[in-house]
Amino acid sequence: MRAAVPVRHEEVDAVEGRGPSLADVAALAGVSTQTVSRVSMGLDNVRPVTRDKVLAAMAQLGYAPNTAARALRYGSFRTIGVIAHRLARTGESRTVEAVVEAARREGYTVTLIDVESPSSDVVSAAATRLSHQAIDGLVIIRAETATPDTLALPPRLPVVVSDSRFVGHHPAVGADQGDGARSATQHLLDLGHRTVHHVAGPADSIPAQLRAEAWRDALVAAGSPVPELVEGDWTAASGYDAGRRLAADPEVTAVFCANDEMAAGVLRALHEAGRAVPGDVSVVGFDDVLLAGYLWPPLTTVAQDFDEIGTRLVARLLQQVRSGEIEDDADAEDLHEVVPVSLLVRQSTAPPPA
Amino acid sequence: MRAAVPVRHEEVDAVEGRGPSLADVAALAGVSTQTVSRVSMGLDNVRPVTRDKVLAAMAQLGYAPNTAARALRYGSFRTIGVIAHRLARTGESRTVEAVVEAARREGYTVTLIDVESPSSDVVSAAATRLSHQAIDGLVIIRAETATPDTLALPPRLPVVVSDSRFVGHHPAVGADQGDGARSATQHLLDLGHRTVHHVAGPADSIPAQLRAEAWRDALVAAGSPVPELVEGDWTAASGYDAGRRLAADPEVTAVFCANDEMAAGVLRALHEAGRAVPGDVSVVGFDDVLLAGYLWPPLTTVAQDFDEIGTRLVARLLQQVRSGEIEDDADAEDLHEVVPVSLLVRQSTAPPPA
DNA sequence: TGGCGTCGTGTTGACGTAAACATGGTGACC
DNA sequence: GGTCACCATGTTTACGTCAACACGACGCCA
Repeated sequence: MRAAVPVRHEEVDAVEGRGPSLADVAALAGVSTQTVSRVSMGLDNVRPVTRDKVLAAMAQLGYAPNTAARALRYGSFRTIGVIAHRLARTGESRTVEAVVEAARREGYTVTLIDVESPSSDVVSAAATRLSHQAIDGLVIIRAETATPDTLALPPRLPVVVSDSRFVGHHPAVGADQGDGARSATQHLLDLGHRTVHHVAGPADSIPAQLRAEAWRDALVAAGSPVPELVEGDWTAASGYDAGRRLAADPEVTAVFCANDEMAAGVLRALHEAGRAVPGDVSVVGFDDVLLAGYLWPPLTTVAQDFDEIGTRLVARLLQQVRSGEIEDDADAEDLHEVVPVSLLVRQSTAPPPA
Repeated sequence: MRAAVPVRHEEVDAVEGRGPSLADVAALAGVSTQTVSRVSMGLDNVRPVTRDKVLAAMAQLGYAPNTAARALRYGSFRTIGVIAHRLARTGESRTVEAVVEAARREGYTVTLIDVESPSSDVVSAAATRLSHQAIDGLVIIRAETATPDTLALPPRLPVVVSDSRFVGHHPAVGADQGDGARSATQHLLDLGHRTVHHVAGPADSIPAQLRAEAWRDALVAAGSPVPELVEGDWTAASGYDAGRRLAADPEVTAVFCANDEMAAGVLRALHEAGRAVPGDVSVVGFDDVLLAGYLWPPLTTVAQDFDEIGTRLVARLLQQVRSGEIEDDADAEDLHEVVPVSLLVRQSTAPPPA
């Protein structure tokens, strides 16, 4: 077995740095570039004989159309940008997957940026970077931090957002956070718990705020005492810390966690403290991540319809892209689509101990 | 609050369908396009007065450089394509995240395609679609199915692969599957288990094959009997099914699962069957997904260094992109980089019951 | 004072594609 | 038998950017 021999471009046919162009194919086939272009686009006003010559030349040279040139010509890349927050670390990767799939169905590709911090300036920088790449529109998934400054976006760039504080400034599609948190809390109250504790997401996160508010409202509406909430940072580790504190308090019989990762942490802490779930303490999560049904016990949680959210986000965005109209700013309230959630009752919830 | 008023392009300054170009800025600033270009690129051979005029004009028009034109000029998009398999559903999303981040550090953006099936033709189609988009290189993550036909790829496109059957055909970077499976199995044997059962991934998956082989080898080397393996499909549900069968067999005291999702399913099945973990049965996973440490009991597993893999994949790819040399084909064996894995011993493993 | 670098800026052309228009040959119809 | 329509194909041009070169003005030194 001989050593690996790199293939240099120059050795491949008569082409330098880039691949063969229409002109190369045309020269080889003995026709004009325009004819090659017609074949390449699949138009039918080319004689079969000519077409075959061209196709043969294309095959011989390994021709592939140059997207940059096409995009320059057409003014569009059929590509949308997605800004996501910690792709692998949250339930949001489901949304990303759904957006990618929905875009594919529409003939669009997705360019992805994963921001490690959801602050405005980081997101703005990412958006700028993306707009310097080739995108026709932008999807922002969960840009958090409730600081009041606006997002600096390239002008004329269609944008939709999900679960972000930019809801109200741009068209948005999101799960019904409030309804989810409310029904989770109500479910626990209905089981007979005197009150429900809450492990919340970070204070600067909009979804975390919405979930916490709805939890509080549900308790108040039921006339239940409102315990102090415990703040986490969405990670299982922070849920574990919160769980250890809650486990130490024998009064605690029901915990609603703002996401499933933190719920997993709470479960572990309760197990370690010897408190039975759901015998002594009931736990509810949010998101229905993949493993939620395989935690121990299987976790009761609020399921978001990520596919639907992704599909609608893309539909909303492409509607702007195609019409050339940009919906934005102050009056975008009725542009906020809310996708229903559903409570999945599994085995981590039960009536409180007698 | 008035109704939302869409902003049409035509109403914005003197621009039609697309955004303003160098020429528009140049006209407004009273200079040549070349001068605007120089300012746009941040070159310093422009008088401050002129530069300010240009910057003002840019701001007024909301100028953003046209990437298509730049890419056409330079022959590069500074974008790499990534083909991944079921983004949100496997540990591989960590690799994707790492690739995205590594690419960002190098000034590249990532265009993502998520294939729902890892078969050759689907991956080929995705690659073609991507190459029609604008990419300088391609990363294929876990393209499975061991059918012997080769991947039809656009010529002259640099490619690297991870955990796929195309290892050997293209430069590759992957975790040391064999070593991981071997040490997981050995760990259980060292604890005193007579043998170790295996819940494998699908038979057409290369990583699944590698893990199963190493498991078998370790048993044989230790003189332990080799039980029949149970085949899953990477999902927690399939792990649960496998776990129910294993739980019914009192001989089973140690299970090595080919990934953490299936291990979670096995854990649940064991809990339901009333078999204590790790008291009666020890369980080991593979991947160290985010929740692995918060399953009950916290899962002993093989941690892959996804960040390192992502970084090296990108480095390998860009090396080809930049040199213009494409490494491929038969002799790529020594182009296979193996990243070490580490066994994370948590609390799901213990000596067998007395 | 003349030649020569240097600096700031303008002009030309090329990247690859495809729309718009031009051309030339064929057949049909009156 | 002449006009006209139509078809396949070729030619020109523009998309936006930037490298390469051109050019004029200024200053320096001989």
